[in-house]
Amino acid sequence: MPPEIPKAYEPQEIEKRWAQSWFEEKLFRADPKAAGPVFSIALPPPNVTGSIHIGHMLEHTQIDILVRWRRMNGYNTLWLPGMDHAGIAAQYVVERQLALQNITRQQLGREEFERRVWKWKEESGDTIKRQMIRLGASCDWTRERFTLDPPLYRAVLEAFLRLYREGMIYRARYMVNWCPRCQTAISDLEVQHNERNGKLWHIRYPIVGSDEFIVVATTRPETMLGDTAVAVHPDDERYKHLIGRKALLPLMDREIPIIADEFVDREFGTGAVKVTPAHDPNDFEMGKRHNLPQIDVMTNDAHMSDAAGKYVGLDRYVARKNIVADLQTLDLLERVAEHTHAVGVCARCNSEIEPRLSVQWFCKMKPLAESAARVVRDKLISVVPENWEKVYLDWMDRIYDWCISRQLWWGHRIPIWYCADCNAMTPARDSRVEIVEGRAQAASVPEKCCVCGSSKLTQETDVLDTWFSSGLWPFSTLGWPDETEDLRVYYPTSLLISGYDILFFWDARMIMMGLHLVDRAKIEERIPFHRLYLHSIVRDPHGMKMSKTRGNVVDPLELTEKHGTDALRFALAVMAAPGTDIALSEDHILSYRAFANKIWNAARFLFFNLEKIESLGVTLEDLAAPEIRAAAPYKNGGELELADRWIFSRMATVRDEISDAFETFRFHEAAHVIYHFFWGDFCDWYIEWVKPRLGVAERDAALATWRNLFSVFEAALRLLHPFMPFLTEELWHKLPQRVGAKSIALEQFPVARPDWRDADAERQMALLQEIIVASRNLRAEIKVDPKKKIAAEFAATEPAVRALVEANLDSVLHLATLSELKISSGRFDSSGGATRSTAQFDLRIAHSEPVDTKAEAIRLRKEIDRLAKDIEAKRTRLADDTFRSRAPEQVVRSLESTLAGRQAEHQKLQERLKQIESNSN
RNA sequence: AGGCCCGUAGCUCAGUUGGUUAGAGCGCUACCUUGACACGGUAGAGGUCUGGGGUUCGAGUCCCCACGGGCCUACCA
Repeated sequence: MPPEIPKAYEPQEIEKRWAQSWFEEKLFRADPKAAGPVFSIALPPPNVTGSIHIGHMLEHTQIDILVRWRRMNGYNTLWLPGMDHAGIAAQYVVERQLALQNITRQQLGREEFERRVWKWKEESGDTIKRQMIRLGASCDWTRERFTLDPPLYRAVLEAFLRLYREGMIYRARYMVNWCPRCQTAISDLEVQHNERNGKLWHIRYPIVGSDEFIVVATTRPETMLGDTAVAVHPDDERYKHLIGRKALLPLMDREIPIIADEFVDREFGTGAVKVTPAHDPNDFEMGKRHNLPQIDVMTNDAHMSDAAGKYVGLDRYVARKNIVADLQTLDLLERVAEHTHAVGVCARCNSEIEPRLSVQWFCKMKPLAESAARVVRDKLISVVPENWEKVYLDWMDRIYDWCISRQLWWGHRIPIWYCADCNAMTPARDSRVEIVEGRAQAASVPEKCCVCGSSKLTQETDVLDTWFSSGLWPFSTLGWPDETEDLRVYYPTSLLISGYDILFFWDARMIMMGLHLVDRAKIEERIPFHRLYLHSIVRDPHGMKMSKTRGNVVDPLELTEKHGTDALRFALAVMAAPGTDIALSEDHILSYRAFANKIWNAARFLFFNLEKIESLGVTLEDLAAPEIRAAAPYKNGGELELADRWIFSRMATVRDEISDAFETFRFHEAAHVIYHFFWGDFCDWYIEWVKPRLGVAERDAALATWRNLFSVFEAALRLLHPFMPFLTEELWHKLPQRVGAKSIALEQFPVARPDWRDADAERQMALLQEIIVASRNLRAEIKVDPKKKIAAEFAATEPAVRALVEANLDSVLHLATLSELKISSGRFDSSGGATRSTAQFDLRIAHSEPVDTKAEAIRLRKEIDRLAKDIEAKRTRLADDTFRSRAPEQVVRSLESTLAGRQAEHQKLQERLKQIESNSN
């Protein structure tokens, strides 16, 4: 069997095969009736705007690691996948495609446009699903959800109408962020602020009935057409005499009042500010305070409106240019200053946002935010990394109402109807709307106006902000508003893993919505998740944010094809230290591809050698004894070998370290631990250590050796499985299997075995390793042919040390490539060969060739120097009474014993140095 | 403007309550094609933790300041 296993691990075929099999077998289907504690997690639904990117990959890797780990620990595990319709984002993608054919959505009409987006959704959704399957995400695809599907629409209706009836949702004319390209309102969170170099125009407004001017400073001269006042600070001596008088608005020849308002900053600009209530949030507020008219001088697409006088029809930037030029001509432009300021742009399409008055739907946030803040403050939801908790709470404290309506075509249409006869909205706030399952949309269409009874009803054309439906995700996907079995069992979910960039958009809103809408008595049963882990952002190798425009995006599928999913997953895990962003380069992945290859080859070695023992009459089935699964050390008759005690002890430690790390999202730590255990402890030491034993003819001894070797290997595969699901699945199936065993993913994660911890074995092994390394080191130094077995001498004053070496002589000889090791008591006097000394032993290799004494002397001096400094520092510390009295005794003790060791070593090295110096003279 | 994070080996980064000689991967040097693995093995070089001050018996780890880099939130026209 072994020869056909390729020498290098080739993941491509293997991964595809298992990915397909897991999916088809519905291996990760959750059963609410299954035993065990519940671990449930909802996939942050990817937007149907294309395909999986590396950020998704990181997120899914982290989720998958924890999900697989919990599943293997016997949890009733659900990872529910799905996708988000991503209102504005998806609509924008399709609009861009249409633009390539010079078609606008208006030309297509709403119905046809929606059809196109659905088509796009199918494609994109399929791609994403295929990719996730290929990348090994162990989610339950039988429960896949999409935010626009009927059951979820039902949840949206229920949520909207409930909030509406409660007065939490209202309609109002208000200042919103308007994207002139998308032609919709967007929420404050969807506005990005970019620093830009702009100008500050100083414009003279003539005072009516005087030849005086008042000079205002503005970054947006085109909005002056809508000015309805000029404001100054009430205590500003420069302008006090003008308060209450009128200014003549240039270009429009409109008289506007000069008002006093504390909002005005005397230090900024000229201390006089033009007030445009329809085009600036501050001016809007000021306008309300002073009862100013609101003149909207722009259209939906940011051209000048009828109210803009002779500038009507001009694009806003053209209008700006013309207005500045006209002011110049009229000698009303006092000066132009350079000015950097933050310009709001649409997060989707990058167009400059126009603050604008319009009638929109809003959701009251204060009451929701209060309880959402409380559950975090009370630790009902724990936030990791912790510093995000503060960010979250700050935001909750300063929250204001959420504009939930969008003038888009792709999304959940707001379930409100307007009456053509009486203008009333149906349903009425106090009405009860019955929603019939399966016919949610149809059933909720009212037949007549709730006020006048007219049947001339038109539905609101606006749709809901996409985050409105996302906010219901953890419970809408489980069947809410019905108290389904899934909802009962899997809600609240155990954990949310999301990027910190959507903490406010999504995480916070799920908390608010869950608390408010899920009907359960106890608050801790209404929260959407118990823990919130915010993962880092993947950046390019230079730490830059990946973006399509920068051209530095990496395609996870491409990387996967090249190096294997497991390698990429492991690389992501290793770099996923909480709270730090990840700079991903291909080199990283290569390191872990090498690791996968290492595992593969360790397996090859084991399988390859099976032949040898088969000739002993030991069969695969013998190795399949329960010990393998329980991973218990196997004794051949009496005592366990030191190396066996050691590797099992290490494994017990490693298992616990990995578990602890997973509990606290320290993926990098868990990955490091298993990496070094497998490569360092298992491959470099354990396998090499037992190699000579493998040829032993005696059946029981051979069996013991092989069983232990396989036990450790098999357990290591299970430890590795959450990180590298494909490779471990493949190798695990090559091992002897219990009948009916389907997948390593359904096997048990190694259990805690404190009884395997063996401090003696670890200490002894460490000492033997030190001896072996010292020997190799000497050999390298005197340039002995690496393959040549040579004789060495060993001296130690401690009888126990000598006994230890004696007892493990064969292994030491083998690993140090020695023909013999003469053991004696006492210590060497640093002559007669190359010597290495430590506090506990001396090792000497006789050799006639003169060693490079100069290099050796340099090395020794350096080492002696370092030791001397260290000893000095420790002596001083120990001589300090305050230290002795204040530091814990344990610290003092260990310092003392370390000092003794250092001193012994120091002395030995000095003797060696003297020796060398006298020899060379 | 406020807040957050980062600055540790040539590079990319770890370093959980402060406590022995600060770690890893890549890269580098020397030797090794040894039947698991050159995506390998063995041995080695290389940081005093951005700078300054403080708290402490003891600080990469806590506090303050400075410098450098990044991010988020913000209604100063």
